[in-house]
Amino acid sequence: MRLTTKGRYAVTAMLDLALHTDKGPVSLADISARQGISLSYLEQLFARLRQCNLVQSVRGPGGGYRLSVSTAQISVAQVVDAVSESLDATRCEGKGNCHEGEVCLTHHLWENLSDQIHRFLSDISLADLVARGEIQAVKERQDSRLHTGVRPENHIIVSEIL
Amino acid sequence: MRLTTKGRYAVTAMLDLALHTDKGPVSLADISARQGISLSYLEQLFARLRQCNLVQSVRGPGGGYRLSVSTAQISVAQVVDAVSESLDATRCEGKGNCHEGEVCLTHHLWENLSDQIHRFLSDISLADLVARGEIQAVKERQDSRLHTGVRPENHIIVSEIL
DNA sequence: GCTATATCCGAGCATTTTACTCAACTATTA
DNA sequence: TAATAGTTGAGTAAAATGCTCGGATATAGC
Repeated sequence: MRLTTKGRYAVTAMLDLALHTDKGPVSLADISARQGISLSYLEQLFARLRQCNLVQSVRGPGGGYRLSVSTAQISVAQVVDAVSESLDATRCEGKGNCHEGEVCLTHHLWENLSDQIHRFLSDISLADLVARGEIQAVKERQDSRLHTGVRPENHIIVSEIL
Repeated sequence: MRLTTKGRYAVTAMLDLALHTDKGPVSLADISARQGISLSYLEQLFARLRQCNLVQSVRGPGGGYRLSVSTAQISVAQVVDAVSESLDATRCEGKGNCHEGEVCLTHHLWENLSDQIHRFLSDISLADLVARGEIQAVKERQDSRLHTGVRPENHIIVSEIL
């Protein structure tokens, strides 16, 4: 399990998707504009997320991505794992380069720690993140903007599709 | 806070150091031989660890590195932070590229998550890792080897220095 | 059917990071 | 004085990051 800016981008994008998914599919162009991530990079990330069955795509105009399952069922760990392809190549896979089993044990120990981190992030769902106070403030601001008829830039309202 | 193989190397090396530190300074050559990490790379890692005051160096023959403080006082987070130089450059540092404060909030949220991970790893000390069952088995094997007069390869006993 | 929208898909590419080598220098011990 | 071992810096191949560009495919609305 690796934790880099790549995973951060993925979590941010998925969070954006979670916030706007109730109004129909969200296009990558929207996420790109809102989150400042390049469209092509998002395409690559979402290709992985789709392969891991975290999101579903809707092609054509008004299309985009939606979550495959509810926000409560998607953990941060799943998102990070989806884009990091951690082969976790422990350099002592049965080979003889582990002197007296010592190296293997240290690696084992690290995997142990890695598992703990993984379990920790598995307990945090997108729903948990969305439920936070800061994000709620944004959501409400967006809702009120919808009520007054003002539409967010670069965001096509596709509620008529649903 | 980033979590890559670099941090993994650092934790592994520090763990090796923690296991052998009671017998005097541990040379990087020893760690290199035991853990299969190149000497030059270890030098770079320990330069950082020294700057962060996690280890102290002893120059000259029989020298090496020892922990600056006890294993209970060094957390995994400290070790990872020492080598990852996470500038954590949030791309919206007061600049105007955050549309309507929304991007900033998402970044804020990620930092929030990042803090949680950091706090989690801060609670795991080297002593905690050493106390694990698997590593205890290695320690005891090494201890018994010392009792029978057999010395680990590449490891100079410097107990007379202490 | 045509067009605009959007996902898909692959190639390529500049930059950074990783993990390492090599070389020289300094401090310390015996 | 010789051997050890940290210290420093330069360089480097390979990988990962974070994109661009070009095109293909699917679909909604006209």
